[in-house]
Amino acid sequence: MRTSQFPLSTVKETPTDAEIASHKLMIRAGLVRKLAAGLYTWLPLGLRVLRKVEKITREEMEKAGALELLMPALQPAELWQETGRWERYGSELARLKDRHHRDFCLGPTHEEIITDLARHELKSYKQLPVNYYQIQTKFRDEIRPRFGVMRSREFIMKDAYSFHLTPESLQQTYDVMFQAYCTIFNRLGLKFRAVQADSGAIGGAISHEFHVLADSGEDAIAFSTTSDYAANVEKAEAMMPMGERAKPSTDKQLVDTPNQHSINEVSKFFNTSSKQCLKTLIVKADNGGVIALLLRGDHELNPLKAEKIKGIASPLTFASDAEVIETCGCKPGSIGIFDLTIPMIADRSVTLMADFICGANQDDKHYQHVNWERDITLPEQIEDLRRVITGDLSPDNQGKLTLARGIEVGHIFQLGNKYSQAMNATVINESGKNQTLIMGCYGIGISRIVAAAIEQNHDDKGILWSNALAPFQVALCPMNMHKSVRLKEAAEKLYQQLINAGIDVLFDDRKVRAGFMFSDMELIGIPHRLVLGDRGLDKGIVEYRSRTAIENQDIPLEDIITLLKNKLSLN
RNA sequence: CGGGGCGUAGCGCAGCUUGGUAGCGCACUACAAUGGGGUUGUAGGGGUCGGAGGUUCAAAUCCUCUCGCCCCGACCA
Repeated sequence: MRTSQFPLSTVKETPTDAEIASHKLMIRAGLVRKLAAGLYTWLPLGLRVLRKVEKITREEMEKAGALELLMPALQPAELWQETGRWERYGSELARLKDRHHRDFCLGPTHEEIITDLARHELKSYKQLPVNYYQIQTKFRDEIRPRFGVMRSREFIMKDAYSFHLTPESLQQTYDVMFQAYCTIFNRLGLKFRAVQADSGAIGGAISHEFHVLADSGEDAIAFSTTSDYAANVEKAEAMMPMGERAKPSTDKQLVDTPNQHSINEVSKFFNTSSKQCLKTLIVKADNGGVIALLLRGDHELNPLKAEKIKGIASPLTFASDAEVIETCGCKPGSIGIFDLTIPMIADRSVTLMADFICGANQDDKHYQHVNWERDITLPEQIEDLRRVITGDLSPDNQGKLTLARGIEVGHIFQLGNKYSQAMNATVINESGKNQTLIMGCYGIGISRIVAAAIEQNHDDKGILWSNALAPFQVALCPMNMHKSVRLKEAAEKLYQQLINAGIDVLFDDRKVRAGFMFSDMELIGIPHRLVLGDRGLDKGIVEYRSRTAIENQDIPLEDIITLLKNKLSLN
């Protein structure tokens, strides 16, 4: 490709609304342009990268035995009503009506559609197992789209759905997909980590996420320093702490704490650490009442864990101030555990607290030196309620947890019969009886990967593409070609040789100065650069530089194709 | 959904307080010089000032409504 026929849309200025490196660079390098909040046009340069991600994904899915199909983005409400997700999915589901006033949605995912297909097309156990996949546009009306294509309202996803007769068969395909995902992310040149995950809105039991490690990631992942345990923080279990509860030291005491409400304020007021404070959160119960959740002051509630506990309303909802006053006798900020008539659930770490501080259920009063058993019995229900923090015991009892940020680029689930049962998708088994299908589903955020790759690989000059992802593998930059017929001929010849060698080359045949050319090529991240000039021609050499190198290498013209083929593993 | 901010040329912004008919940088076009790290000069084109309504002799500027975009929040307990 020639730059004269492939306009680069690079810009010098950093867009003000872009916060993270990948978003800024995708705009600056001319990969995408914003149409509206969370909606992006892929320019020719960006699309080349997107297609490369698709290609690698497709190749590995085929190798793993999956079959490509293509389902509609526009989907009838009836199918979503069958599984109950028409209501449950909430306002993230983009709904619309057709001209006959029938309800439709733009698919955020395709479980309903594929299950409908399966119940019509799959009749016998002999057709199993089968794994269908597609690469297609998804729609999610995000609360807050941000970070460019990282969290957008319309995006490209690879989604696969497998159907099985037995859990063992599902496990087998799940393992194959797990491996395929690792291969894909390795081929893409990404530093990633597979972690145990919560299955969220999609549902199911076993689930893993694949995270590209980056500080700007929206997810927190926890992993053990000594074992291969890794989990999304949402999922990571906070273990029962070791050790025994300390003995009480001083008698319980009621203290005036005017205007001291937050844990921070209270712990400062008592000149102690937040660990010595008990946090009492009032949340709604599923029967219309409220429930008190007890946490150590320095710990944060994990809503996902809480809403799974029997009796607690899902999604987790905090009680209103009015409800707090009615049930606790005080405003939020002074809630405690004494004289409460509502159910209490304590986090595991709370059981070890001693001589702690808690609200007194009277405005602007707290108790200090509170102790379990001596002053009040420990709640009967002890649960894992909190988010893990760095230094927590790893749930596999090996080492301690560290937290890191990640960008979720893949997620695989064992769905079981959640959708097949709701939609009555069955096959005839060996005994001639109907048997409900067992399902798995496997997603990769194709467009998000492009952003994630940049997030992980860039410098102050621009993007650093891997050979696999680069929109062009080699940039051919002639110096002042318009002034030298000899140079023009040599450049054209080299260009042809590169094409013939099967190399993706971008020939910068613009009449621009060297620095301008170089800056553009570096910004858009072409991994290999060739500079051809009259001086070099005299010596029969071309200058080669890798995007990550600081210095040029002089390479004899006749050797350059071989060198590049080696660099690109094209032999 | 709640709070805050911003909409002026393709992009980034100034002008608004104190109303007088729109400007800067980048980009773009032409010409010239330059010619191995975003070079320089000269000339030029391009704007319903987000939209609607109002006040006024006069509105980018003041008022009302509206649309869009961005950020923050949804853990004071």
